[in-house]
Parts: sequence; C-alpha cells; structure tokens
Amino acid sequence: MFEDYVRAQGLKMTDQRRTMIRAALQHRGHFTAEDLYRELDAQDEQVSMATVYRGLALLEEADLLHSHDFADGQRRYERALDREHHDHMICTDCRAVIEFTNEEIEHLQEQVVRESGFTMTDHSLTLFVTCDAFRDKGQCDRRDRRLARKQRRAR
Amino acid sequence: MFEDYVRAQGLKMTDQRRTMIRAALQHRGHFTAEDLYRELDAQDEQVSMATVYRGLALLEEADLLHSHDFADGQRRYERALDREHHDHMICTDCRAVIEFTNEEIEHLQEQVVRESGFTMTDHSLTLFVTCDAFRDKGQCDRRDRRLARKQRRAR
DNA sequence: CTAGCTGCAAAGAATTTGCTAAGTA
DNA sequence: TACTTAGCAAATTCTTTGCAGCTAG
Repeated sequence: MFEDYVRAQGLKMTDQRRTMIRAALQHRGHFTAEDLYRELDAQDEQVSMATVYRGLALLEEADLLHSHDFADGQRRYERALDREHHDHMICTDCRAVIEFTNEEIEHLQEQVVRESGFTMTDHSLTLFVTCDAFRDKGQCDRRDRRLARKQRRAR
Repeated sequence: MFEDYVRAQGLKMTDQRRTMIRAALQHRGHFTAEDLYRELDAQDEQVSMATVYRGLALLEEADLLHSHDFADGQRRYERALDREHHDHMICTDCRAVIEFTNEEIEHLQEQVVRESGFTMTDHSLTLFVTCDAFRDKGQCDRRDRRLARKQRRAR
C-alpha cells in the first residue's frame, strides 16, 4: 500500500526504495538514518545514505513514520502506521527509550491550545529520566551508561 | 552573583565573558547563540562566536539559562533564574513562541515517571500550533509566515 | 522516451575544538 | 608565574544537494 502512495505521487518504485522502505516499516523501536543504513549494509543491500535520507523523508510525508528529536544530535524515526500516539521517556544514562501514553495529559494539551485560540498540529512531550532505581534490577547496565556518556561527550 | 559561581569553579572573569553573560541574562524571550552574537556585535562589543558558545554552555551548567530545541535547527536559550518552569507553544507559521504553564500537566508527568520507577531530571513539552485563527486579529502577520516558511525550507 | 532515481562527492549549517597569544589572579 | 581565555580557523557531525548516468513506466 505504500507503493500506491508512491505512485499516486507520481513517484517511481525502485529496488532501493522498496528495500529501504520495507526495512524502515518493519523496524521496531526508534532508529536513526544511520541505524537503518548499517542494517541494510549488513544484509548486503546496496542502498546509499542519500537514498536512505530521501526515503525517510518520503515515509514521513506519507505519515508512515514519525520522527523525534531526543536531544542527542540525531533524528530518530519510528513506525507510525497502526500505532496510537504516545510520548517518550528517555533515560539519559543508558539512552533507553520508554514509551508511554497518558490520556489525561493529551486532553489537557488540547485544552491549553484551544483556550489560546490556536490549532494544534503536533506536539512533543519528552521526559528525561535517570534509571538509578532500575539499575539494580538489571534493567540498566552500568556499562551502557558509561558508553552513553562517552558517546555524548564525544559529539 | 554569577561572578561568584565563575570563581568558585576556578574559572576566570574576563571582559568578554562579563559582557556576554550580562547580555544573555538580561535577554527577554528566547534567543539563539547567533542572536546574542549579533546583538553584541551591533553594540560594538567584541566577543567572538566561540566565546558566545562557551559562555552559553557555562550559563546552562550554572542553571542560569535553560535551552530548548524547537525543531528548527537552532538551539534556543532563555533565562532560568527567578523564573518558574513553563512549557512552550510554537506557531509553525510565524515561529512565535508562546509560553504557558499547566500545573496539572506537570503533576501528571511527575506521576508517570514516578510510577515507572524513574527519577525525572528534565522534561520538554512543546506544542506545535498554527495561528490561523489569530491572523485576522493581526497577531500573526502573513509576511512573517512566508518568511518563516522560506527560512525553514532553506535549511 | 523522459521524468524521476541513485550514488557520489561536495556543500551546508550549527557547533565544537586545537592552538597560540594574551589576560587573570 | 601558572593557569585560564579569546579568537581564529579548521574540524565535526548530521543532513541535504548538484550532477551525471541509470531506470521505471
């Protein structure tokens, strides 16, 4: 059905585009352009970085992917199709991404916007957290934390 | 009192740093590194871009400024001192930044994090809106909208 | 055929950093 | 004096784009 969209836009379906799009739409979780590129590369699929970026833009326009900025310097994508809206918690130690939904918050946001006389087109709620309390339960590995810190510093 | 902080950190106070810091802390609203740089330049203050960036980082560490990512490619800063927490609505047409606070939302966020066993270190709630309804009241100039679009496209 | 696509390398944009002279405490 | 800065230019990082040759429809 994505092919329909592609054609309806007067665009063409190529091998690279099909490969790249399939990988993106099958992806679970949150991924960067580079994640996808490496993944395809590991599967010996020949798709250039430029094509990956162009394809991601296409998918976002078609509302099949949503993108987020989790303040770590790289845009992250996630499947939008057949998924209900949700927000994110980011562990700044291990960079884990935890999704959550809260109807009440959603509702209040709408209300704030409406009361101000605007129309909401999009919203982004990200809670930055630390998982100190989780660590001992094995859900946040200290090694990952150190790695994440180093990577962040390295940018 | 910022000077105290600077010295307590074993840092030194220089003319540029003083100038740049004063301008940043007196600034109302949300500004980018470049905004600040231009502003100082217009006042014939000699402070290089590198020093502006370094100073902003310093101020953020000291919690005298907070920074936000409004998804337009440039980090924005705002005074944090003596200000209560608030969230933002961004008009994607004219790029207006409207602040708001909502205790209930704040409270619910805390609750979500707590219930998940994390500790919240920061959060970011940005509502993207359009001000079509406002435009006719003269609060959003069509010219500004076109400009904003062009600038966004130009990135 | 011909508009659209790909890959590559080069361009961009915002920010950061290495280095040397200069300034602070 | 000893250590920290400022400024500059070069480097970085992520992403976009121009172009020439290729391909779908």
